[in-house]
Amino acid sequence: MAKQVQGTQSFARSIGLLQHICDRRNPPTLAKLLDECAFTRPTLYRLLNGLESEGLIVQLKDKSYKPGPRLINLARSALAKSDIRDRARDALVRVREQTGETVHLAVPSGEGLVYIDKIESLETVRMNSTIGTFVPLHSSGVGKAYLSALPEEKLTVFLENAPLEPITPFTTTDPIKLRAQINQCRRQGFVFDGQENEAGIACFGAPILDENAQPIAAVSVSVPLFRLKDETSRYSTALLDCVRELSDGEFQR
Amino acid sequence: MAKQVQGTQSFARSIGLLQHICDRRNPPTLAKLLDECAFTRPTLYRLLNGLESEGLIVQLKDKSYKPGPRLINLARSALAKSDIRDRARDALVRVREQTGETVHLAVPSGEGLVYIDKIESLETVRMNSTIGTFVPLHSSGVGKAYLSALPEEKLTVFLENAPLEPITPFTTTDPIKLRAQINQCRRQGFVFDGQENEAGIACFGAPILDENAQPIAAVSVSVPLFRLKDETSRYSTALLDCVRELSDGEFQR
DNA sequence: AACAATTTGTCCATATTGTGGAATTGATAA
DNA sequence: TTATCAATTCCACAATATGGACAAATTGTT
Repeated sequence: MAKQVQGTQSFARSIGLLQHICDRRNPPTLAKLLDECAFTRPTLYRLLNGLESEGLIVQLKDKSYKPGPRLINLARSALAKSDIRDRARDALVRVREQTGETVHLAVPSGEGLVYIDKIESLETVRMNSTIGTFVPLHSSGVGKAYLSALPEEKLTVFLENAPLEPITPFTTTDPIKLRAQINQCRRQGFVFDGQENEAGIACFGAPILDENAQPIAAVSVSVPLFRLKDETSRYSTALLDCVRELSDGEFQR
Repeated sequence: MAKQVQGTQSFARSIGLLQHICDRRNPPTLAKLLDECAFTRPTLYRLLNGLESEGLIVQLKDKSYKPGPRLINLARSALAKSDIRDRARDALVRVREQTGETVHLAVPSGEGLVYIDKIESLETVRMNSTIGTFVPLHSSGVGKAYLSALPEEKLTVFLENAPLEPITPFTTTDPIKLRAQINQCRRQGFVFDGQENEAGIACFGAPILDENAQPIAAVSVSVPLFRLKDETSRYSTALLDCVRELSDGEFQR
């Protein structure tokens, strides 16, 4: 992980435990966590209490724990303070109008990206369906787009070290092939993702750059395979217009 | 705050700092936080680093800190695992259809409630506008509804200790008056909130009870004053139908 | 460009906090 | 009621966080 300045180990453990509880499909009990987490009983007990008394987890009647509502409150602040989200909104809506398909905005978080906005076809009602979803760098449209805008050095480090786990049967797990896709993205400005992150879904992704040409976010258009048009320029043009507008400085390409 | 089992003080401090950063209007720098937070420089520095290396905050180019995208990822888990949210959804939509007004669902968090779902008029486009918002118990429709379903003993403790800060000029800050409103809510099953939490907005709130008649959530209908109908039964009936359906066990009233 | 001022980042001895084995309490089932 | 299993508490000890003082970096000024 990141630097770690000494003096934050116990905090990191608590957050790790929180993440574990969030990642589990079902709320775990202390006993289950004891198996899964390499903590001793009293330590785990105290960590859970710390998380609970902060409202980050809540204990159910069966003594199991699930993520608490305070997380939703904190996340609201994070969304509200995301300037790229505000800035991008109109442009994203335009992409949706031009393509008719779902548009995502993602920013880097940890080893991957997190969707912070989604514009989808008007029929869909359920909110938040994917905002907050974590996506790997190597398997998603936004991820590969982000990678393609990274300085050569960082990209090399990534390609040499990342596990490139298969997310679907179509995920690119070969660093050489991934590199080729990224190079292509660098030439044409956008990347194609054919069911690599989700079966049945193709994706077009492009990065948003800051004034130093560093990637700060990425946009994608997701298309169900059966609806995918032959002329992909329909998608890529809208996408490129969007990221050009949102990127600072001259866009040399 | 809650119990605190010893062994979690440093964690609580980190989360307190995170909350402070989330609550600030603008991203603070280390220097500003040093003024505001009663931490020494090295401590603050380490706490910030701990938060940052976990992705809970991110450092901007001007060295200031704002909430990070990982919070959004964690909150997604929390929303996804909220069974009351799933269970309530259809009923909430029905209330919106019957009243034409915005409907909120809130669950307890810390000293108040947090909105975990919102159904609003179809015209409104912007998502997430209020999901995640914290509301005090004494000034909101959902808050007073929740209070009204609390066991007498807990309610007394609350009324004796809570500061009852004015949120708007209309907020009820007198415990006696608040008690009267709550008693009325106990009789009729819902509570009225006239601009007490937000100027220009009236609210009808009602609690959702579990099988032991304990409140687990609350629903409200928010109506802009200028649109408020004279016959309030229009709102209360829809609301009462909704919470009856969502509450377990017999609803003695 | 050099200097000053302000802010961020680091070190290390020390005090505080968290740790975990073991005992206790509480809950559930027989 | 008793047995059984899990949750909770205790306390001496070890590991971690603390903060005064210092160093480095960044920014603004002449």
